[in-house]
Amino acid sequence: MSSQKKVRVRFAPSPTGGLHLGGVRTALFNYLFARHHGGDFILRIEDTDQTRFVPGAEEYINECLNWCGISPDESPQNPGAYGPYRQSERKASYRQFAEQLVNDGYAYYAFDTAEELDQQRQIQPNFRYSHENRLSLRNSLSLSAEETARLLEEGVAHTIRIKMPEEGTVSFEDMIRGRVTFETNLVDDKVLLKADGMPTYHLAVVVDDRAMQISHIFRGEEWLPSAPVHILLWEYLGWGSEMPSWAHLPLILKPDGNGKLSKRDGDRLGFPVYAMNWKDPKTGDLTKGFRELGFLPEAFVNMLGVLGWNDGTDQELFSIQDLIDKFSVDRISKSGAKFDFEKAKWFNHEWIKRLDNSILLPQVVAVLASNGVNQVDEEYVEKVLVAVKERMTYVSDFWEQSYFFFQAPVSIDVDAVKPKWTTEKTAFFENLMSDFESLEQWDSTTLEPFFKAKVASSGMKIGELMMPFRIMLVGGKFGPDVFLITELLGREEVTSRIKKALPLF
RNA sequence: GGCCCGUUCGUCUAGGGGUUAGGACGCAAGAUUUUCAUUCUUGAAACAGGGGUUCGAUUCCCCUACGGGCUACCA
Repeated sequence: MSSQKKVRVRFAPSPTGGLHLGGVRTALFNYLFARHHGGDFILRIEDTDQTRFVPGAEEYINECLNWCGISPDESPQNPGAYGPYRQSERKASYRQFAEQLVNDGYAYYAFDTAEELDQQRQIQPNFRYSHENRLSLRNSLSLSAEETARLLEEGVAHTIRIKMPEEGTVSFEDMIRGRVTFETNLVDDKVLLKADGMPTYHLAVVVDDRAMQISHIFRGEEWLPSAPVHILLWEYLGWGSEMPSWAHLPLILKPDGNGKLSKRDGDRLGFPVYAMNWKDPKTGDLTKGFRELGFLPEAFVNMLGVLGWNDGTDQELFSIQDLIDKFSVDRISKSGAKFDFEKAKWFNHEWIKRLDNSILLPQVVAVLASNGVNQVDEEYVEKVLVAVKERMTYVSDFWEQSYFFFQAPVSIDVDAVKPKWTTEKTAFFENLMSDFESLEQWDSTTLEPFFKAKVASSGMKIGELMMPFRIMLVGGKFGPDVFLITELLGREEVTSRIKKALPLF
């Protein structure tokens, strides 16, 4: 890599539906690297696989990235050259490069059908299309030039395959792993251009990354085994000197057992694996997302950013800007990380506590609206938010933690109070209601001593009356400080709730 | 099977030739909160194994084991 070269990275999802943790993290690391170096971050869409393509998935991906605050650049200064690339829109160019490779002797036409090859694999479980057997298969290497020309002219379906060298090694410097070396004779002759004229990933990424002037590639470790094919392609196409730097990110693994985290694990283990809800338009299946569960994008990005990366200190909480400022490739770990949902929740809890109320408020108002509480006084909601925010793990917890601030409790935990109830207590609360009327100040610092003094003069114990009071106000043994609740609810509402609850005991 | 990558508390990780191997999540105990949660304090908890190299290895090298990835006309 020359230091003069502008940093430009890309995220290349395939629009097959959903965007899982690994995908978002790949996007994030690309983004962080680009921003850290003042470079570009652009999108490339792998949409030529018709069998897996799902309508709406591209919009979904964009929305996810936008929610995370890592939207790709539009590159308005030169959209033709650097804008979002779509494989489907660049079909012609791939064929041209594939044919160039054939002409230069780096690739060849192969006429074997998929069925024939499947059959071969049945017979030989370890079948690979490679230098060992390519002369005995039907391709432009084994066939005469005339025969090949005839088949091509007749329009016989064919693929173009890379001709891997029989000897030698391909090695490259991975930014995370250091030097990685492969024996070329052990890599098979990958298909570059499919019979339907569409490129495979191998050809398409290389051609597009060159066209997009990509300087650094961050992708999942699952791509490591095909790196030699890509590197050879850069060289065979004559672009060796422009080749980007590579980084293969460690995988995100299942929390239990082994293997890559997959969509199914979410259903099985009870947590989301997608950034946002994804509804498959074909099957109608809904896969849950972190956003809808009540995760803050700040927490989500923070959690992903430190899964496989750290800044070398004990810091765990990073804003996206912190992440950008401190990001460095050599602090990315080499080994896969099991995803820990408990820790993810902790990140969200911390971010709810530290995020400014002005950011939380609209989200919390939305939570209220989805529970049928509209027309709220934002100032009041903010006070409630301050009272309950440290008790929330998800934004959506706001309702569960605070519904009694917005509506009288639907059920009252009578059993917790009734067995020990006395007429003395009834008298106390009736008395309390009338005393409330004459109270000049209505805030928790006044209410608490006032209440306690009244209890003292009644001769009863504070604990005997505090819990019933709480239960009358919120319906059960939970919630923030009872005098804070009393203050926020206001004199009228408190009196009304006592009045309503008293006959139940 | 072959190839490639990896291996520090249960999990995410820091560290790095001589350390009481540090932090965080989770877990346990205690304190605070006359509720529940929060918060605070404390605690239990790790260098996969075997060979080298070395005065000394968890750290460097090799082997083994284990884990993961890939091995499609998917990405």
